Amino acid sequence: MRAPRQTFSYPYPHPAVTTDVVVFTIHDGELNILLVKRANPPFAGCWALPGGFLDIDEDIDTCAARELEEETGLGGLYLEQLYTFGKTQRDPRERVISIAYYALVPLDVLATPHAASDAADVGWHRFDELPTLAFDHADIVHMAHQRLVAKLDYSTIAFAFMPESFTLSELQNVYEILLRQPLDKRNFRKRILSLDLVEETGRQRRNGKHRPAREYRARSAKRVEIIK
Amino acid sequence: MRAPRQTFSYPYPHPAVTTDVVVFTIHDGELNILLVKRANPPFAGCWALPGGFLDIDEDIDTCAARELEEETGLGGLYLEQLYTFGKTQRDPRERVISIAYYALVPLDVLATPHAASDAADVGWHRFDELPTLAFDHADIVHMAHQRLVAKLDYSTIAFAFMPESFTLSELQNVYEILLRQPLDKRNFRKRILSLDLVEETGRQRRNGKHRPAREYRARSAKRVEIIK
DNA sequence: TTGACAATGTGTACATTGGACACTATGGTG
DNA sequence: CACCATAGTGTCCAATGTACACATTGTCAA
Repeated sequence: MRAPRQTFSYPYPHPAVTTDVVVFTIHDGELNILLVKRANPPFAGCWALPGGFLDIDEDIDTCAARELEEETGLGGLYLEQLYTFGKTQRDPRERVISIAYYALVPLDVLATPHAASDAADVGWHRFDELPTLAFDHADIVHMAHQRLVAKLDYSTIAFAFMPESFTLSELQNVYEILLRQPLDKRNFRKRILSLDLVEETGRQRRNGKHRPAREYRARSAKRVEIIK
Repeated sequence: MRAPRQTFSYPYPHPAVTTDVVVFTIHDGELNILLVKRANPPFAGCWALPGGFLDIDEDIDTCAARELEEETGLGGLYLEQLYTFGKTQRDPRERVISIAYYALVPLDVLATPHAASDAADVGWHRFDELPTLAFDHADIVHMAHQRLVAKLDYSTIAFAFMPESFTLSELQNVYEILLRQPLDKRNFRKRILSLDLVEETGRQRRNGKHRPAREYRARSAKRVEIIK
């Protein structure tokens, strides 16, 4: 909630600063992102990224985490600054600089979005079938996806999608969804195991009427590392 | 130059927004960056990155390019957004968000810095012996260097340091300086040539009392590409 | 003119990595 | 106990990366 009637004056014009967050998760084998339907102009009724204005005494990362938590009710997610967007005409009201972030929600977390006061609706959307987005948010989403896919190759970022414990098939499935291509099971397991990124929990996972799978956990959970 | 007496008012407090640029070049076999000595508080007399306030109707990239040109007199340099820094206490005067960029100046370009009006001095500093920097500029420099070195591996960014034409030894030298390690000449040449990134100009370069070197140019000059 | 100098330019052998590929193991279920 | 569905496993070949040494060429000075 922002302050009441009062004004803040500066000897030079200042832009407004917001953070916007691209929240990724995987539902039913598909990559999804969280969108908010705008209640007010500009772009009223249009879908947009969750985000909002930076409080004047709030760190940027904190602002993004706060927006994220307000929309999803979730904290402790992987959150990384992406890029800062600031074309002069990107917001028709005033000059707005948007510091974009992206976040990853683990598979098992039931993230039920909460519509904020200025939102008419909020929900998950399949990445492949996104509606038209407000402002330059399509550019932001595009860059976030590129960054995410690039990071699969040289970091442990995929673990940010995983629950505390998981099977190698589940992990492979996440890679396949993000890379949009099937991977060879043996090569995948060879690579993951040789990188020493996971350890067995010792338990098994019984999923259906078939052989149970070994359960693993990330060796450095909650820490995205650069590899190779 | 910013406007005179007049004030700009907003219903909510707005931070100030600046761009700061880490300008890299190579002189005498050493990596150097451009610093400005501050004439005014805060940090008066302290070295800082060149940069300045974003004009309200100016794109962010344009602002960074303008600051860069004001300090070096150079245009058309490679310039890339790095990260946005905005800790609440990073500037003691008011809340300042700094959108950091980095730029690369080719070897042959005689970049003679011009002290701006608010600078007491300006000049190149060896990256290995940087003075204490104002604000959080040491963090910015550190991140810029990391990004630069990382990009050597998977992009053609090194060519942004090269003149229009160059020898393979000169190119190898740039890699060695940035990576801080000697490279094998045959392997280096094999890799560069097999990637098909350069072509011979047909001319030769006579440098000293020894065999002349073939001159090459980048096949896609002025375009940093992602490779592999 | 020729010999010393200083940097250019070139190829091979080995180790490592990455990719293709098919069958057995195990628990659930009817 | 037979069938089903997914888990789990190893080898061969290709491509890539790395270590390594000597002949070539123009300059310069004796």
